[in-house]
Amino acid sequence: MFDLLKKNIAKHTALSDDEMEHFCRLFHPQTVKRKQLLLREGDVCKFEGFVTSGLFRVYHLDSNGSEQTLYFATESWWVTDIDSFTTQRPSQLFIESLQDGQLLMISAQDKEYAYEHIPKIEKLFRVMTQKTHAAMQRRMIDMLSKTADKRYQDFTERYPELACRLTNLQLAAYLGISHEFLSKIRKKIARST
Amino acid sequence: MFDLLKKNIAKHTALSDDEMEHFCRLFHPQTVKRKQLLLREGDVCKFEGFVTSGLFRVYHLDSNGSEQTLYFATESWWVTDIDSFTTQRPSQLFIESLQDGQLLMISAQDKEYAYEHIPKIEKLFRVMTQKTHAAMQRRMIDMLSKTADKRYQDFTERYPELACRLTNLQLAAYLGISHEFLSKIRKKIARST
DNA sequence: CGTCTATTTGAATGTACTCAAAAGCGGTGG
DNA sequence: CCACCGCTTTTGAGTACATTCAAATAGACG
Repeated sequence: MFDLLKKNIAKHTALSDDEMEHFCRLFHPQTVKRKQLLLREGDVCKFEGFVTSGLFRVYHLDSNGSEQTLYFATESWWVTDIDSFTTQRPSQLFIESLQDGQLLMISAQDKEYAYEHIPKIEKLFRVMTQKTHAAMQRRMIDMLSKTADKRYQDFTERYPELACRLTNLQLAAYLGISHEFLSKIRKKIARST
Repeated sequence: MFDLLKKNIAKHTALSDDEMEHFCRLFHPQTVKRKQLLLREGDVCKFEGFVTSGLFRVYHLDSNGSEQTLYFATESWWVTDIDSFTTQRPSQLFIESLQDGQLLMISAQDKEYAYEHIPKIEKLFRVMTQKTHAAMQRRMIDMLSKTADKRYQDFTERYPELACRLTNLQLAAYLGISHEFLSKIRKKIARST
């Protein structure tokens, strides 16, 4: 469980064994059930989580009652509302567990402690946030230029193992389309193969 | 000119006078003309720029020849292709100057030097990237849920001074719509007021 | 003045949404 | 074992949002 975390950290920045141990001791395991909300709109986000099993979605609920999914997080992904977590102001987002699962959680205080006492942790999260942001820029370009059809095909090709764990409703909220229309896209693609 | 930079840095992280001087000495002024390209697709992005005057746009050009604008950068904004700059791999983006202007530029090497020799600089860019990323998440939610109409109105309300410096073509590439449709939106809004 | 670029307009078309209804598909309890 | 429940998916009709293409109009600048 911590092995997965250590492997993930090592992918972004080299830490000494001491630094790694020191940092990892700040995380606490938490098991969650399907449909459990880790965060709801209006709450201050108190945690950053590293997913060791399960599947989560981070989404916004607008005034019409429809949902926009910012991202999914599965094994070895990080999950938090970065805005609320860093500012400690009320969140605009929900975080829901879609399956029974497990996370390693760190609190805002402990992360602040890590920033101050383990210098490389600044670098770690600087690098991770840069990568996440670059990925978001690519997704924005896709949103600006591609039809739902193409975005769906790209998603299923890039994340096949994730796509098959999602319902139409969940995937539609990520693609920014209605689930009915997603159903029609699937039908069209199935016909043409 | 450097005052603007120092003020901007101070907004994100407290640096000592020494650290501030040390860091700012790594920047070099560069003047640019209207329509000048700072970066083109395929190039490796060698700089990160702090805009002291002028206006820039960072955009992608797709295979149909249409443009998607990731963001505009005006006075006190930072401009780079964060992906290409950090990985030193070829860029997918263009950066164009829309007016005569001036930037303070730092090279990848000098920034790396700063990360290694001025610890607070890690924190500075960690914090800045987090804020930029949070803003991008909000824009993504808008893209996923709002019509072009609403996105246009939100943009002009939030960035009135920027909106009036852009052509329809430039703004449309940011909103993800055709410039003809943007023209129709403007007309509709003008009629209804 | 002519040239170049930006904007507007209209018609036809394509993309995606809403609403309503039907069909499919696990579970769970009787 | 089957009937029923809740949830997901599919389907169709009608509508709204947005694009493409072509042409006309308007501004800016040397």
